[in-house]
Amino acid sequence: MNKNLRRHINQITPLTDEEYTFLSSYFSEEAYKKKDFLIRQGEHVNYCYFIVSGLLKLVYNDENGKEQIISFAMEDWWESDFSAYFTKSKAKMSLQCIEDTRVYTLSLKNYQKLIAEMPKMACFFLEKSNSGHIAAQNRMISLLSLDAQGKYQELLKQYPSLFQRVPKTLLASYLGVSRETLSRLQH
Amino acid sequence: MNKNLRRHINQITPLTDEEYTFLSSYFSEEAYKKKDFLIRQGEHVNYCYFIVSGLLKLVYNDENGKEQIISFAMEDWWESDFSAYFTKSKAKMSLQCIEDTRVYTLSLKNYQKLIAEMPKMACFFLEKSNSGHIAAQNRMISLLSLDAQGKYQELLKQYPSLFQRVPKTLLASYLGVSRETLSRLQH
DNA sequence: CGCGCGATTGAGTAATTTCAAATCTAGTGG
DNA sequence: CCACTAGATTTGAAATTACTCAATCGCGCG
Repeated sequence: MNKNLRRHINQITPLTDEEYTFLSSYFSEEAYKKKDFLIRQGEHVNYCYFIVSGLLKLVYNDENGKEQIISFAMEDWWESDFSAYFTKSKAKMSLQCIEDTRVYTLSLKNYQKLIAEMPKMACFFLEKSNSGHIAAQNRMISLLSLDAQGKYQELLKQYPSLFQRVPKTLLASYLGVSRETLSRLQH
Repeated sequence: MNKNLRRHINQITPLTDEEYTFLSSYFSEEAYKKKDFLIRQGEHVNYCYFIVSGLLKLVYNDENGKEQIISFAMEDWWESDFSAYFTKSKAKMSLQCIEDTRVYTLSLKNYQKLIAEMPKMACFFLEKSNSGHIAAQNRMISLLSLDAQGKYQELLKQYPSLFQRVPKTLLASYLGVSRETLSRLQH
């Protein structure tokens, strides 16, 4: 198992070698190709994922057949349809690779064992969840208070790397504007 | 100290009397009047709040002087400008009473002691944070994929009680729609 | 009674979407 | 290496949605 996950957890709570070995046994590693689905809307969600490398999109397909990008997920991020994951219900969203991607998977059972057996990890996940919540709230603020132009600038400032990695169509979907509008903003 | 908080925590992790007494000592109770501020944009955020009774709005004032409602907070909810709270920085949002409100306050120091000393409470907050994150994501989906009409219906379905308790102007701000537009939807 | 806040209505305007067509680009197989 | 194709981007014009501004209405409360 590579070192990304350990480095990532260490940023919040240092782990001993033994602890890390123990923790590792709860995860397994998987590799996916571009366009592969990790989660399909309507199916059950067995894992949450720690992303070692690559890039994914978390999308919601609305009743008009339009794809809304809820979130991009990249290196060192945790992603899943958490609602479906925690409640063992069917996914409302899909999680799909934009690039070839390597992840560590964590089943709900293992997640629960982990936080029960290692209080440190409960704190770790708590901190991650808090930042996720805060990030979602910030995104809401920009969706509510900015026009297309402003949202574009904000995204450019926050994730400049995305502009190299993904087609503009996807950025438009993330911002909640049509690709034509996005295109017209860029002069 | 009244029983709301204990009942609320018990829904997730049962507490013994001793545990609850211990925990209680970390909180203090406060009462506010309609229009009082618990948090003011630009000032430091010393507490997060458990709401015993009443109703509040968490708002962001954008650069055009418009007030965006990020969230309503009611009985049994936890609320704060969590970003400023956790990072000890200045509030980006205000938290203000819509009705007279009673809360329990929790300082950051006490929060940290609590999760360090009572692993149960780390799990409790983890679960709360997860649901907060999920709720924020659901709101994003509706902001992105629905038009004014759809957002209105959604809100009506999810929080019918709000329609009795708050002026339509505030609902409009929550939905990201002008009050005139909201008014025109209701026939 | 009259004030003030909230809700409504109308008319004109601005922003964004939709539909359609043209252009550009990167990757594939021959 | 070239031609071809699918996907991505750009552009134009019309249609739609929601916004702004302004005026009016309604109601509860002092």
